This record gives sequence, C-alpha cells and structure tokens, in this order.
Amino acid sequence: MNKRQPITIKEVAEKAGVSQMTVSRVLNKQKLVKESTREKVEAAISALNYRPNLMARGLAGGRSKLIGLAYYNPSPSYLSALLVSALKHCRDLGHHLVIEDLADIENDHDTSAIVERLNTIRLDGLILAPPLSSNRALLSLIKDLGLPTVLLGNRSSIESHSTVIFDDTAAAHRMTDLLVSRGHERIGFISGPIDHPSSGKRQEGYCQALDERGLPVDDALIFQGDFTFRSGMALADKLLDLKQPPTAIFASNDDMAAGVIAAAQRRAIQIPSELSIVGFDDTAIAAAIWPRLTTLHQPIAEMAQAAVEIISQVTSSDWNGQPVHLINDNIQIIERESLGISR
Amino acid sequence: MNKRQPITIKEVAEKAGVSQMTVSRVLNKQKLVKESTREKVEAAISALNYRPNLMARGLAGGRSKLIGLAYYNPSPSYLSALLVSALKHCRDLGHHLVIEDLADIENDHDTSAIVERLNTIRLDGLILAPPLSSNRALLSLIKDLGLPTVLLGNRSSIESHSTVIFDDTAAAHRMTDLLVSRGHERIGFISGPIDHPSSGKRQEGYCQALDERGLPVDDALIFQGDFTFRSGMALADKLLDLKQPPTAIFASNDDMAAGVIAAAQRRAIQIPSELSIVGFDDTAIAAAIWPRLTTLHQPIAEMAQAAVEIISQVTSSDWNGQPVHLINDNIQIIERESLGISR
DNA sequence: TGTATTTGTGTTAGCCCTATCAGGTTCAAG
DNA sequence: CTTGAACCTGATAGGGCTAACACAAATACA
Repeated sequence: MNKRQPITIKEVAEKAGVSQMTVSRVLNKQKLVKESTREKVEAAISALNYRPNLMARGLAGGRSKLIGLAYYNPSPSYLSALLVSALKHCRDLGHHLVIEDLADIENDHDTSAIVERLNTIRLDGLILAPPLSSNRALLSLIKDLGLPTVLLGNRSSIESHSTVIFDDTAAAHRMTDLLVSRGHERIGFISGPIDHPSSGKRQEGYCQALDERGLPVDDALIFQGDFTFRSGMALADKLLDLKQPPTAIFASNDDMAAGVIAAAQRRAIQIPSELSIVGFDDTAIAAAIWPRLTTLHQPIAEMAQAAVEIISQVTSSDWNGQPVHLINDNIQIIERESLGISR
Repeated sequence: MNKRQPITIKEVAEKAGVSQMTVSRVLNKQKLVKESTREKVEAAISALNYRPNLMARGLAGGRSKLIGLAYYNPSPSYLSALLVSALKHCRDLGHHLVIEDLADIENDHDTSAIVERLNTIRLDGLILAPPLSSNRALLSLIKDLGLPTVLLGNRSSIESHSTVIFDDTAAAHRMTDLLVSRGHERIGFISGPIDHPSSGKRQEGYCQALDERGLPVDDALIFQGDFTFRSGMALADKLLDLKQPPTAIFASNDDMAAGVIAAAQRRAIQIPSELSIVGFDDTAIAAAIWPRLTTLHQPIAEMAQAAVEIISQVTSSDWNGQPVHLINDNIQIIERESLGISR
C-alpha cells in the first residue's frame, strides 16, 4: 500500500479541471465559487480521498486547526470531563486538540518558557482551565502573543481574553440553602486552595446563604483544604472533633467530600442519619462511593464546548476582535444518599 | 507589543553570521558543525529568543514534533495517569501531544475516517491505548500509513508495530496468590469486557494461581463486568447473594472494586473482617474511598514514558525500522485496608 | 451603448524550514 | 607537493498550501 504519499491539492485540481486555488477556496468554504464548480471539486476530493496537509496549511495561511488546552494540577475527573467534551467538539469542527500540562509553572521564568513553547506550535487558540485562567503573569504574556484565548471558570482582569464562566457563588448559595431547608444549622465548610478563585466564590455563596437565612457564620466551622481527598479526610476529622460538631459538611469539591465520607465511616458515623455530606462538581467519584454524594453539577462539558466553539468562530471568519463572555447559569443539584434531614 | 511576528531562522543566521542551513543543523543537533560555530549560533538563538516554526519544519522536513495519543472509552483515572506521564516526557523531548478520542470507532467506515483524520495532521508517531491496541482493523489501516505506532498493553498480531506491555497474567497470578496466602479459598472474580485483552489475561492469572495452589476454579464465582463502578456493584450483589458467598472478591480493575465495596457497605458487611476486596491498576480511586483498596499497581506512567521515548527515537535518528517490544515486569501490590485474613 | 460593479477563476509569490548537493577547508598519507 | 579522505558550510530547490492581486465574464446601472 501507499506509504505516506498522500494526495495533494494539485492532483485534486487536475482531476476537477480547475486551479489549485479554486480547490483551496472550496476547502475553506469561501463564498466566491460557483455551485457547479464546487460540486465538481467536491467530487474530486472524495474520489481521491484527499485530505489537506495541516502543516502546509498552517505555514501558508495562518490557521493550524490546532487548539491548545492547558491546565495545571487538575483533578482527574475534572480533566477527563473537560477532555471528552472538548475533543468531541473539536472533532465536529475539524480541529485537533493539543494538550499542555503546565506542571512546572512556578515562577516567571518558567512562565515565559511555557509561552514560548506554545508559540512554536502555531495554535489557532488556547483554552485555559482554572486555576491557570487566573494566573496574571501567564495571561499577560499570552496577550502579547495575540493568541485567541478562552478562560474557563474565571473572568479575567485582562479584558482581551474571552471567558466562559460558571457562577460559583450562586451555586454554593443554592447548595447551602438546600442544607438549611433540610434543617441543618451547623454546617461545616471545607474550602479549596487560595489560588483557585472558585474557592473564594464558593465560600462566599455559603456565607451569603447563611446570612440571608439569619444563621451565624461560625469561623470554627470553616477549614481550608486543597481539593484533595486527603485534605477532605483530615479536615473532616477536625470538624468532627469539635465539642459541638456540625450536622452537615459542605465540601467545596467532590474529592474532598469523598474524604469526609471516608473519615466519617472510619468513626462509624452513620451517613446521612448522623451526618450529612455534600460535594461540588458532580465528577465521577460522586457516584462511585457509598453512600453516593449529593453534589452540585458543574456543567464542565457545556463549558468546554462553548470554549471550543468560541475559538472556532474567532479563527474562521472575520472576527471583530471583541472578546466573548459567556456565563453558564445552569445550576443543578444532584440529590443522592449522602444528604439527610437534621434531627 | 509584537503581535505574532516571531523571529525566523533567517534573522538568527544573519545575527550569527552564518547561513540558514547551519542554524538548521544546530537546531537539529547534527554532528557536522564546528564547536565554535555551534556556540555562535546558540548565542544568537538565545539572544533573539528564537523558536523554530513547527509548521514549517513539518512541511519541509517530515518531522512534526507531534505525537498522537488515541484512546477509546478509558477510565478517567487511567487516562489521567497516562496523560500526565506522556505529557511530561513529551515536554522533556520537545514534542507535543495531540489527543484523539476515538469515541465513534464502531464500524469499518468510521475506522477509515479516523485514520484519514490522523493522516491530515502529520504526526511523528501514534500511541494507542488499550483496547484500541488490539483493534485489528485500525491497526492494519495504520500500518498502511507508515506511521510509527506504539501499542500499549497488547502485543500486536501485526508485527510492524512496537509494543509496551504489562504482564497482566503474572500480575493477577500474584494477587491471587496473596489472597490465598491470607487464607481465602472461595475468591470471587469480576472480569472486564471481552474487547480488552487484559481482561482475559487477568482472569487467566487468577485461574492459574488457584490451580497451582490446588484450589478449584468455580465458575459460579466468576462474573464478567465492563470495568465500570456500576457493573462492580451489580456483580458484587450477585456474588453476595450466593448460598455460599466468597470470603474475598478480586475485581479486575479499581472502579469495579470500588463498586464491590459500595455494594458490601450497603449490606452493612464489614470490610475486611467479613469480606476482603482487592482491585487492579492502583488508580486514584483506590486511595479515595474507605476502606482504601488493596490493589495491584499498574505502571501506567512508566509505560507511557517508554512509548513516548520509542517514538522520539524512531523519529530522530536513523532507525532500522524494526519495531521495539518492551515488557514491563514491575509488579507491585499496594496493600491497604480492604484486604484481611479469612476466618 | 458604455461604464461601473460584481462574480468567478487563475497566476504568482511567498510562508519557514530542511534535503540535497556542491564547494571549500583541513589534515594525513603517499 | 599531490592526492584523497575526512570535515564543515553554503546555495538552491522545493514541501503543500493560501494571500494578494490580476483578469475574464457576467450583471447592473446610467
């Protein structure tokens, strides 16, 4: 069989009896092609089973059909959800996804090395997952690159970037409301790391909701974790050791909530009759433990889709240069066995 | 600031006072460059902060510095472990990783569409995660592409592909041995889906070990799952409903083992005093539930590293065309709380 | 009818690199 | 001093595609 000797645009042009340029125009879905010509070219393309060479395209045109997805220290299930959705929509739109794990983004030197690295592939656009989306040094360097960028999860202080955000505050507010409506008044809260802006917002939502319900915000019930199972377990121990322990614990992600459940189970505390536990994100682990977690569904898939579509649009047509800002307000609480009624 | 106006090789050549070709040779680490010239060029490169354009390189040379990683229906934690390691080593070797989720690989038509898609990006090489690595139709089409390919987890029937495999049979054998040595004689086994060759091999190891110990292989204790938490839970229920239930359950991946734990907890069965449970893979969930899983560590990271290195070597130098076959025999059992002594 | 405008297609010149081969240098051996 | 073999460097020619312009044909408007 043929070893790496693919069809080129030239052969398609000959077969269709037109110039290379016309074929190129058909490929790029430009308007100025007569319908009958378009059909001839398309016939030739599928007859020869032609696929354009991405490298040549990228070099000549500018568009590489490559979208970057960069993250740092993600939870496996968040990452997986993000990938599945981003990949699906990349495929639908004819793009490819290049992954960058910015594990060594620690100081300014590393940051600029990363940006240079990103600059050698000629990406059409870049999607930044939290908490990268709030890394000012990174954002500012990327801005200078002129690379269309979509930030997930955070509205940037640098205006030139597009954003797709989720209202963490409102979501945490809703979850706290639910806990209160089930009779809980002493609700422990385990927050996330400081460098994740979501952490602060979720805690804010928790405090707001308590305030509105006329309940005190007791600092003794609030601990700061780091989004890991381990930290959830450790901080649950602290909460359960209190003289007056909470009747419910709201962990600000699912991994930590799973840790809380593990800690409770180790003490033979019944869930949810003695202690209610809720999480945040609705990642895979939420349904993969027993009792299953009541948690707040974060629409990761929808947000990834939106991000890919924004970049695809920015790339393809004549874009006005204005960043796009989307807020996903699809807040959904998934009720499972870990939440019960107090008293 | 500069908007997408990167330095080219020409400018570096001028600055260093040599020809473009010499710069190119330095970039590609070729031997035929005098030491003093090399230093001059390198100085110019770092002074101008030059990065070669991947697209141009790919078009002119052949090497794109792009490595593909394709998978189908992976477990999030397996995928995440694979990615983290593959990305790290890609970065170290100056490659980039392009992810392909072959979710729609169902019939032959889809398969060839996928292969064409892979052919439009000019990948240097492709890594196939299980169970894709045993998809004969896919393998045969890829062979025709002449694309260096590394199969993870399975030795291919098509000889031209390199492989990085893990001895699933020996590993499952070891795990079963451990269970028997702890006094278990009735050991339930939950296997994986048929299209994963690992499934069969793990079951084989289980049967072999029982045989060698002179214990009967009871088909009533063997159920086939599909590597999901859900199936683990469902099949654990069947095992526990037996008139003479097993004293231990060996699930052939961690997700299913987590499902078994959940099923047992729902029945208030004490783990490990009444029932021991072990998993396979040592993915994140193993340590993120309580009791934590005793499981067999699959060296995913090492295998991913090996795969990336194989492709990098094949790409860079004059390779003899022979496929490489590596067997990872680093079998490690991670003992945690889910395994106890029988009786 | 002539001129302006729109529409459709072709021509040419690169995009930024590397392969190839030719030319130049150096050094050892004859 | 000649020859040959190293070694090092440069000139040239593309790789497959698209931007930009040029041009022909078709339509519009006066």
